[in-house]
Amino acid sequence: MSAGRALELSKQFKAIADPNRLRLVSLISSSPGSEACVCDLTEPLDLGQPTVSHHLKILVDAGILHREKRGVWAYYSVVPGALNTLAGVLSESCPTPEMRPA
Amino acid sequence: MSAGRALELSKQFKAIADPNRLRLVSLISSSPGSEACVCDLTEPLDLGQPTVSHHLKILVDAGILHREKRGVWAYYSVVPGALNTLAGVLSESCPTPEMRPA
DNA sequence: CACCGACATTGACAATCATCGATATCTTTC
DNA sequence: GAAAGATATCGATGATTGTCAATGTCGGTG
Repeated sequence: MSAGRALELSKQFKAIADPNRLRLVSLISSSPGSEACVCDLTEPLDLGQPTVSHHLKILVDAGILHREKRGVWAYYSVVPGALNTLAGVLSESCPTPEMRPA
Repeated sequence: MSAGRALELSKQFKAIADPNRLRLVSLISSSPGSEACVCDLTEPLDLGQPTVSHHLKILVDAGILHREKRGVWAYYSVVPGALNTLAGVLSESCPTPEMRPA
């Protein structure tokens, strides 16, 4: 793996390598319509609204979440394929991927 | 996802959310025998030996790498299943997992 | 237009982190 | 047992990060 590719991937991994951001992604993906607005996310995380907005921005900047403003609310959803790419990187380095013990 | 589970997972994600540690895991898994010692890893990463040892310790503490001392050398290998678990967590939050548009 | 609610941004602070130089530990060899 | 080499640990430092309080911005409402 090249240094450039590693840096690129590390930015996305850093984005999800936080307990509150992991919960944000989980909450959003399991929400009705697979989307949620900020006001739905502050209470279950027990964090202030600015902090949640900050975490969401990090996830959007990393290309993991999508932000859509509808009226007064901002709806966040998981970008299709973003997490699959990261999951694929991890699977590549797994032992016994397509190997069988005879 | 519970706060405890998120914290637990974030520790493993933090461990790999570093460009040099991503390259370490990649280098080790693609090495002959799927293992490598520190002296094989310092040069391709262009880092000092203490720094590489430090990163390896973080990966071992996170349960991602396994350390085995043989003689003077310390051989590191990827723990089977560790990365698959993380990959599974990411896949769970992916849109269109077992969903098909009619 | 004045107000209110949802959200974003800013500034600050404590905590964590990545890196390095110096040094310690342990194993093999002579 | 002294020397050499591989690796781990320690201490320090500059950079990044997570959180919050305060404030700014923008859309909807009366």
